[in-house]
Amino acid sequence: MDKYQRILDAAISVFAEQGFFQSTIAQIAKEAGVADGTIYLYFKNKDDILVQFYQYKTRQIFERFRDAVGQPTTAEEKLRCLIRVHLQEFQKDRNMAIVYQAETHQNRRLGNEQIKEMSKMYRDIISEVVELGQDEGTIRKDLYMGLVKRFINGAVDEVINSWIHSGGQYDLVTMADPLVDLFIKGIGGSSEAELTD
Amino acid sequence: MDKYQRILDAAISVFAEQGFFQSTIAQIAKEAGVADGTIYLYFKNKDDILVQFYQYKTRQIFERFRDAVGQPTTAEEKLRCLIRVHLQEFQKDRNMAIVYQAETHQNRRLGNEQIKEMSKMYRDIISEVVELGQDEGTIRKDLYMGLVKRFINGAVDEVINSWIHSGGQYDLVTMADPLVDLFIKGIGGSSEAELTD
Amino acid sequence: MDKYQRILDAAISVFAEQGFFQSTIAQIAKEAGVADGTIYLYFKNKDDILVQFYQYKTRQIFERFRDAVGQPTTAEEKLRCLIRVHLQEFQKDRNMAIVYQAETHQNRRLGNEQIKEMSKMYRDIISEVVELGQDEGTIRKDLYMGLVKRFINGAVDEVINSWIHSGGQYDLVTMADPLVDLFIKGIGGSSEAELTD
Amino acid sequence: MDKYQRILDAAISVFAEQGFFQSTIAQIAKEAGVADGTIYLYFKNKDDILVQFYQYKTRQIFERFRDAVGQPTTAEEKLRCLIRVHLQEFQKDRNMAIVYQAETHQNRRLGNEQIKEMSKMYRDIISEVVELGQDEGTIRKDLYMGLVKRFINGAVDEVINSWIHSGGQYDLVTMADPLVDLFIKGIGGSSEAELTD
DNA sequence: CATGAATGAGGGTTCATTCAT
DNA sequence: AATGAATGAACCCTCATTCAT
Repeated sequence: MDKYQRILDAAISVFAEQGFFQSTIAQIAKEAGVADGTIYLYFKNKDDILVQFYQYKTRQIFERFRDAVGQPTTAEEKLRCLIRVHLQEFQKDRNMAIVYQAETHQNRRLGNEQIKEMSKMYRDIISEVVELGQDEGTIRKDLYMGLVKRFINGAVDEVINSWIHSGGQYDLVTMADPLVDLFIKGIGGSSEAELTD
Repeated sequence: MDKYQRILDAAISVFAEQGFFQSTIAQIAKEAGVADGTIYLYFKNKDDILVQFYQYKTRQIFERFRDAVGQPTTAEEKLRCLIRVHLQEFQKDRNMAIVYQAETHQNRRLGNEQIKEMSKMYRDIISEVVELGQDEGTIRKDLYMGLVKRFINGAVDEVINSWIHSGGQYDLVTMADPLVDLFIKGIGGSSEAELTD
Repeated sequence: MDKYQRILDAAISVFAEQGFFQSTIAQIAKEAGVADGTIYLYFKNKDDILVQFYQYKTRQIFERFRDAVGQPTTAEEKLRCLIRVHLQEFQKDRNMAIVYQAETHQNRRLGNEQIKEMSKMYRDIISEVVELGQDEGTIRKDLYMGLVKRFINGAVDEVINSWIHSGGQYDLVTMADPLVDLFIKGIGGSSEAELTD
Repeated sequence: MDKYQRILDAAISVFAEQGFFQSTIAQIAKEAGVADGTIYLYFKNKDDILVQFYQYKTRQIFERFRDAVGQPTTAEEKLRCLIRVHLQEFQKDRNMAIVYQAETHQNRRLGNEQIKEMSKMYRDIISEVVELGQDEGTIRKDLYMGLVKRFINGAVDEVINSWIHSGGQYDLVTMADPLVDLFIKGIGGSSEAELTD
């Protein structure tokens, strides 16, 4: 593998293990099997590693999200597919998941703009899908879109978080269908219950 | 005000502004209007400030959550009340909200156990409410409880996060009712809704 | 006991346990059962405690040394008595012994003058005794007095040191007679001794 | 010179000047002509400098002591040689002498074990020599060996101490022969001496 | 390109000393 | 006289970054 990738992977691994601030360049260099100074041939500084992680590594994931919603035709299928791919990708690369979740919930940080943009991109996808559903008639129209986006984004994030904190011991992807079910139908009583209303 | 409180408030304020690791004892001391050394009369070390923040400051909030679900009788009202109080408290103390959100999503950190326990407590409340609703017949029985807890917890968290990142410019509490509505009914179109559109 | 003594004793005890620099005013205050600030009513500063220790506590011991050599008449008996009292006094107050031995062998220290003066006083006593012996004809005349003083002083010190490092587990005073024997006769074999063996 | 040596020498020089606890890393670094941080490339921490001083610098001296007693054949010559080399080595490196004397007489200190072991090694040499003398018939058999070792060790130490405190102004090695003379013959009047007087 | 020894600014922490009560 | 909370200077140590090889 090329040295840039080796360093980036090593860094994410170390960040995942210890958190960004508690990780040292020396640790990353050792993990990557290069000298400390070598890292500065590929990255401007320590912060830049995180920035580039966002720029290159997660950008590719969001392309897969785009693909995911591109294939199905109905809104529900698009949403289901998005979430399945989301969980798949994060399950596939646990270190990335850890670093992404941790850094995304930091507030004042470098690469802040990167992260905001990335989250926005994700929520834009959700918006599109939801709007499609509203056009289809499969999704309610009396929704505050800003809230719906957070609602879905947050729930998925927390499911991933739990999986991370559990040590990644169960299959994350199996959560996709039940989760979409909750998004669509909520936890409220079934149609019989509604009929009695 | 009590010096302990002054320091704790100052620390949370500084942590909220810059993040735990980028905050210095000197900054906290200055913000609190005390000497650097004074902090060590009240806290064992820098980490201990965060630990005590969790132990004393947020514990009180969770007691309010308990109160919140104790008053209403129906599950839906309990849930609504819980979320309203949750948003209220976090809106009331924005610094606390920022630090809480940031640290809760860190993985490897001191006070890890504190935080896990706190999150668990919150999700236990949700479990109880949901189970009550299932007994009432107002909440579906075909739910995977572990998932429902994350679903609600995550969505609320993300709503708070968004509010924080927006700079706290809108009224967070108004989100409570629409959010509960989403939890209960989901985003799926009900037949009437579709007809009326 | 008066507070001055309590503090001085506590300080010597703490110094003996941890060494001067690793001892804190707080520890001494706690040991003495007084507040930190109280110490400064009796002592100018931390260093002053050591200085006063030399001035008051050990000065009294050296008066006993004077007494010891004053009573016997022959040089050998004076020497024997001096050393016996020396070992007795140091055995009686082990903390004093530890602090005295440690600080005496420091070079650059406050109270330097105090210590030098004290050691000189001790060696002056030895000089007097040895000179008396030379007059008596019981001690050789072909001696370099400066060396003899160190010879005796050093040997006694090291015997005390060993006792300290052993944890003070044996009776130090029993060393007095064999030690004086070595001073007087040396380790060399006398012809009689060889014949009798 | 090797940077490790430069730092070690600088440290011993500063320790000799000010004592271990009053010396700062900054002073040592300045004396060695390196940056503060550089010291930590060669030593684990401040304490470690002292430990390594004992491990490397003084160990070599004790090898010379071994050589010194190895060459002569009679006990007296061995003892004379040991003490001459001892004084020589300490005279040659005054800073080493100061630090060694000071730290050896501390009680509660790091590297305690190192120091105890070193002192024991020295006294073991003395034991061997004395026992040889007893076999030869040149040294009395009615000796308590534990005391003899302290007697010799302490006297030599104090001679060195005096020389240090005098500012190293006279030739220390000339003390060797008179000192051995005292060890062997003691200060007591010999029968011939008494007769001639 | 790669190295890793060297740097030195910066931060957490300690603790002798003071002083208002 | 006695207290002990408060102070802040000082120090050890870390570690991101540089640069000569």
